[in-house]
Amino acid sequence: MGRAPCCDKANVKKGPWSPEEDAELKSYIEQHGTGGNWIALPQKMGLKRCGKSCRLRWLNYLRPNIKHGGFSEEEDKIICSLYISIGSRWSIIAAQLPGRTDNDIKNYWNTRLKKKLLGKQRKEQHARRNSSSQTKQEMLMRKGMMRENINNQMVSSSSSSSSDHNSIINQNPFWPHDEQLPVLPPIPYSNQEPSFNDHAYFRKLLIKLGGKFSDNDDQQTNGVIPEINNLDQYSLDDLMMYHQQQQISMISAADPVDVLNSTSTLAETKYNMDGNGIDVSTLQGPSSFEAELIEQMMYNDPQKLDGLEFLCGGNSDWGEMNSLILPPVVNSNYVEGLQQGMLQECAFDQLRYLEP
DNA sequence: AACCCGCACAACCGCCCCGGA
DNA sequence: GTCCGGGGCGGTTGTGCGGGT
Repeated sequence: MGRAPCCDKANVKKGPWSPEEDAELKSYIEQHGTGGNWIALPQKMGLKRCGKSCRLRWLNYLRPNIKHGGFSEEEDKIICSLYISIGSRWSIIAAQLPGRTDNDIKNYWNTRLKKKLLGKQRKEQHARRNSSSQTKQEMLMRKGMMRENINNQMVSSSSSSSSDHNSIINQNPFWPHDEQLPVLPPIPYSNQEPSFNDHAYFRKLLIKLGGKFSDNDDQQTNGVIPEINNLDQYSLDDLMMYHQQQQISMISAADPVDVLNSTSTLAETKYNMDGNGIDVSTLQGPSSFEAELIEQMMYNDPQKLDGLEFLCGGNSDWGEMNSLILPPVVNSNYVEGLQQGMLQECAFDQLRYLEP
């Protein structure tokens, strides 16, 4: 049984908004506000539009201070960084770009930015293939950095002890056995337990952080990202806070290479963090963009994927892979950390190309 | 000039979350 | 505690436009 429609579809107009409709809606909202009920709004003002459509039109076009087009390099970087870190949470990304809407950013990403990044990545691949400058030593160094990044990104759930991690590694046939246990980064302060699927929470958090990516805005820490070393002491709120601080530091860094080297972001804190072990049903595979990055990495620099075969090893069904490779005690963060570690490295490589 | 194709973006759809009854 | 409806979100589709053939 389907859900009841929010409006009478037969009696509402669809398609592009006319200037008259725009003017009518804008004028009504400016005079009366939305009344807290978008569904009722078009009826009140006698507009033959779905309430949701009115909401979208207002939010994306009619409300004041909306910017369209003309994304700056800085905005590109912010979008890329946040996409890498939190994925396609367009509303959260939009919250960091004043005057931009989630729809705008989403379109911009899908139509231009994604292609821009992949195009440049391909060029670089081509250049690398034609160049013999990359020595085996360099490759090994990169591999080492990669593993270090991954180690830094590991996080334990409150219920998983270090022996759990050993058990995870032992149970996972793909986990590189010569690796040490993940270093669990400690987090500075504590607060209540948020839901990581809670966009409103995340948005509040971002606003709390000043809504800008700037060193000066980080009042809570006076611009200093604290070191962490005892994860269990900290709540998810703390993890999120830490993550955001990392983001601030990352985005405001002058040199994207420094960004890459300085960030062991807690990407694993992005969502699905329930602290009670893995929830396979909520695990997301890589987006097609991420999948393409993985594919390119396999082609271009397979050593990067050493130990991470499960991310791409011949099995195209992500859900199926998860069920095969994940022991039940593994927190989803653990896996996402792995995914993020690799994707971040690859994507930060690409971020460099955005430098003028 | 006509047609085709790709791109950009506006708008819609369907799902999920959350708050109130 | 459950149900319901509205709000919000991300993914997808539709459409117009411009450039190329």
